[in-house]
Amino acid sequence: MTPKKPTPPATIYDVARKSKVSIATVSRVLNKKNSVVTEKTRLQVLEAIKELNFKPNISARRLVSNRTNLIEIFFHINNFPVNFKSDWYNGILVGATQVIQSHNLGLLINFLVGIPDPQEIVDRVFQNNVDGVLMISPSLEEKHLLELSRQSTPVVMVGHRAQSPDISFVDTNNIEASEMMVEHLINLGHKKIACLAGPIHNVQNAKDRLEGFKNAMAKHGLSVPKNFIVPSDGFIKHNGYDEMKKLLKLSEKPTAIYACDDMLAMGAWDAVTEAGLKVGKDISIAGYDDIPAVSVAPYSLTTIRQDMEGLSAAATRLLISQIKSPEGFVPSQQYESTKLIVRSSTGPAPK
Amino acid sequence: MTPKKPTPPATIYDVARKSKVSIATVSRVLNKKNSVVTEKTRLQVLEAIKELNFKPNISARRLVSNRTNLIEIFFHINNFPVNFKSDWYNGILVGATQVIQSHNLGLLINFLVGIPDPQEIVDRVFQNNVDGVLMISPSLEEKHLLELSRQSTPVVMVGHRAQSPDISFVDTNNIEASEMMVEHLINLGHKKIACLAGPIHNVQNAKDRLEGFKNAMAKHGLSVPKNFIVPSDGFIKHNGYDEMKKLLKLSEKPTAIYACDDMLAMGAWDAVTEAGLKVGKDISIAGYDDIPAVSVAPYSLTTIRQDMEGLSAAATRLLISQIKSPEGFVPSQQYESTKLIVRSSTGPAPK
DNA sequence: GCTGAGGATGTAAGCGTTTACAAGTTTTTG
DNA sequence: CAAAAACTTGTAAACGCTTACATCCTCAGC
Repeated sequence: MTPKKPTPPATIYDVARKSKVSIATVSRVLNKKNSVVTEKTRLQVLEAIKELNFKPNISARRLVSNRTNLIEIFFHINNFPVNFKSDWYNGILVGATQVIQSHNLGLLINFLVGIPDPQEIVDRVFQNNVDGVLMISPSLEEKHLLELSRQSTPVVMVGHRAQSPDISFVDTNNIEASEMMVEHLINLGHKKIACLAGPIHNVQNAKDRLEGFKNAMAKHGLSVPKNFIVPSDGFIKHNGYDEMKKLLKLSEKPTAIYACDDMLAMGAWDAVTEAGLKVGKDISIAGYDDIPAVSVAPYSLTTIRQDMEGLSAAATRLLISQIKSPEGFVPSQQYESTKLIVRSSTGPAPK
Repeated sequence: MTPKKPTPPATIYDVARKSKVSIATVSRVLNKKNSVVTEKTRLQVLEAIKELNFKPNISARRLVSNRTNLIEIFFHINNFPVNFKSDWYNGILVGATQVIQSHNLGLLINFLVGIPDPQEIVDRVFQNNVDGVLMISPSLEEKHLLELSRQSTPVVMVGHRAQSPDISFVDTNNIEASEMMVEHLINLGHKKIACLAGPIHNVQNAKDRLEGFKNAMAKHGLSVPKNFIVPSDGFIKHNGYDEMKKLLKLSEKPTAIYACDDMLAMGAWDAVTEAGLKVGKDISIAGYDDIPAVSVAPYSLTTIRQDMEGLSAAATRLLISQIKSPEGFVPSQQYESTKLIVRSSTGPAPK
């Protein structure tokens, strides 16, 4: 079928020959915006380019310019596909793509699944000579991030923050958002609030959300019994379910649950319902993320919404500015705002 | 902060100098698997590479090898974000990524949103000199697809089929799957079956599903009144809702609905419920796609499941084999299997 | 009409690799 | 032990482009 035409693609030499100019001139009409070339010659060259269907070889350009015009995005997922949140990742991807395309760059996508050797990650990052890296990783350790940012390739973390001031990131302020949410519960009269905290041992977001919880409780002079802070291995629905069951067995039960992730909240919801209690009335539940599932039946969850697309776009713009900044870039850490979405899962504390 | 070290990256020359061999030898230890180099020299070179932290410049490699080892995936979305089905696209992305990573290739991702000028699409496709292209487009016209496949870059369509035998694709067999679904309805005793057909004017999948519907009806000698075939502009929930409302107003109502897409089915479901009828009892509804939303409350939809990850992986493998095939490749068209998922939305035809 | 300035064009080097071919070294063989 | 065979290594060209520098024109100014 369709025998491939073995004609090798036209090069700049072919164009030069055909339009009777030198390759330098061809290159100039290709690259220089404000014409340094006679209009007549320019047209000749353009004509030849069209006739020969010439497309510049991008690898050659990249070699000589020492820029690939490529950005690579890394999705690091510990537990695939359990931790793969389509909507969250898609938001990031779409936000990044839009900015990247408007700058005429290319986007390479890379999934790091499981818990790969950190050195392997570092190697993978530099394997493609990309101009910059967007890193989405809930649990890459600080030192490896530092290792990345030490190289001359800018790296921006998206949706996760780092402690070190040398690491650029764009994230929401998980601490503040959590405080806001917990204050919402407190304002409803709740005093006995438990926190489904998720993987606080290795995920910064989880740590921060718990911190926000503690801050708000302390600020309002509320004490938190030890067993009201419930970590779990992941942000997984059955974690929320299991832990909620345990909470319901306590003699002194909480009247409200702050779940640091919507999946945990949904699990908790199921456990509460199963126990014959009504969410939002007998027990209030709040979540975090506003994934699509929590706004449709049977759920109607009060939660925190982050604009992932916007956040990702901001991160990408930051990355691009760092790439363009000629004499080394300065790490930059940005927080995007969040929104408290109130639905029927939170209500006044029962008397 | 972190002043960038301006040391330029080490080249193969630096390594050669340091290990006191020629660049050719360095290149050999880099590339040849079955050692053509003395073990002693090899170790020397490896040592120098490590000390200098040398990483081969991939642009140079690409230039000389005339291969980028890059594959580009195009998501063509007419109506963004309405037509952007996260799960469907993610399935494709994940399937492709897995195969690509296992082959040590890179994946560029590109969104074509709106209805871009077809010529622009063609240009975009060839702009990055990638080795192959995965194309996801519901509505790119045949002639432009042909234009793409005419170039020496292999293109494989994913999840959509083409008529021309010159265009490679991997898809499910929409016609057969539809037949299977409609026969399921017929076996339940339904005779008056309407089809929410979606955008049959410009989307091949929609055309095919309608064809499957017609085939099955004809095969069982059932006639289809003209107004039982209901096209719409898109596979959008409110299309299903609106059209279902109209169907419910007919004097001769259908007892079953075959919606060619889950979104249409969900919309129809809402309309039916709103009219005080019970889905699966008073009216049966079947969908297509098995998106996550149709398996949780309030929906429980009989539908067709396609394994998008598997399909995409198959497409990627096909693409890679075409890339590797030395003397031109042969277009190949593959159909992956589907599954009929029966839930409570379909039941026996009412008497 | 000549000089010189400034703009248009050409020449050639260089970007960092791979690889054909040549040259040199070691091993095998009779 | 010499010649042939088999390895190992080095030299240099090539991939297709950008760009510094050199050269050549054109035309203004006198």
